[in-house]
Amino acid sequence: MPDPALWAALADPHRRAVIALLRTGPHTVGEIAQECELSQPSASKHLKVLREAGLVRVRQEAQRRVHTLDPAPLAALDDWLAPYRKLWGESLDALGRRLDARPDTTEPTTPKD
Amino acid sequence: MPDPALWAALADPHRRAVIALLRTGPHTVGEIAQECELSQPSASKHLKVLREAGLVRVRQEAQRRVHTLDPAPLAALDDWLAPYRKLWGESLDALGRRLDARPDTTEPTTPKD
DNA sequence: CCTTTATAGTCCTTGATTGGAATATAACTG
DNA sequence: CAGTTATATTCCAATCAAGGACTATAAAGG
Repeated sequence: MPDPALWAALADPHRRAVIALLRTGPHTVGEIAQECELSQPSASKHLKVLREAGLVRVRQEAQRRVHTLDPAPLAALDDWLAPYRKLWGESLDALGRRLDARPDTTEPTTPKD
Repeated sequence: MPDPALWAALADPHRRAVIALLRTGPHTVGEIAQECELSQPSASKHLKVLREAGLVRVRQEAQRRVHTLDPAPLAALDDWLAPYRKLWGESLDALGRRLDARPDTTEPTTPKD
């Protein structure tokens, strides 16, 4: 049951790049902009979205704003994934059976011969 | 490294509802529309997005199109999550230390007295 | 064939998102 | 206080996603 804002935040590839970068440790806005090849305003805006999704925390150090990743929302995503996980895990055979029942994606029901 | 289309597909709450429904088994477009409170055209369109993201397979039965969930892309999402998982898992203490170093989110560096 | 049922596609409008450019703010420095 | 550095915000144009209404297609049935 992740916050809808989390999904929206992760929908953008730039933002995913940002949190991937933050996985390596805290970074300032400037560093993030440079590493992710974003303009400074763009970086600021994306970070705002990430902050509002709870993915990122900010701490002020002099004029800089150091951003750190907060993985809690990702844990929520992990929970969301849980019920699906069993579909490709243990009972992969059951799924296989379901999918194998499909004659073809685009053909009519009748066999092709 | 999930397909960008996967993130986009999951970003919509209606589509998440659809795949949650499909977790319970195959469904026709009409059923999906009704259960998820979508108009028929809307359901068709959302299903198209899910299909293009590889999350859903379709099989034709007479005039109906029976949709089944394909969890493979979700497994990719699971993989994507892997490097983050350690952040709230084992070394949760290390993260705690990082976050505790933060004086406050909005205050200046100098103590308030 | 004509009709019914089930679904897909098109057109249009609307609201949200994104990026760029320029500006504003805020904190340190001399 | 003036200047500099770091970041945020605002404004704007362009693109995009989503819903509604309508139409089109496709299969089945009489």
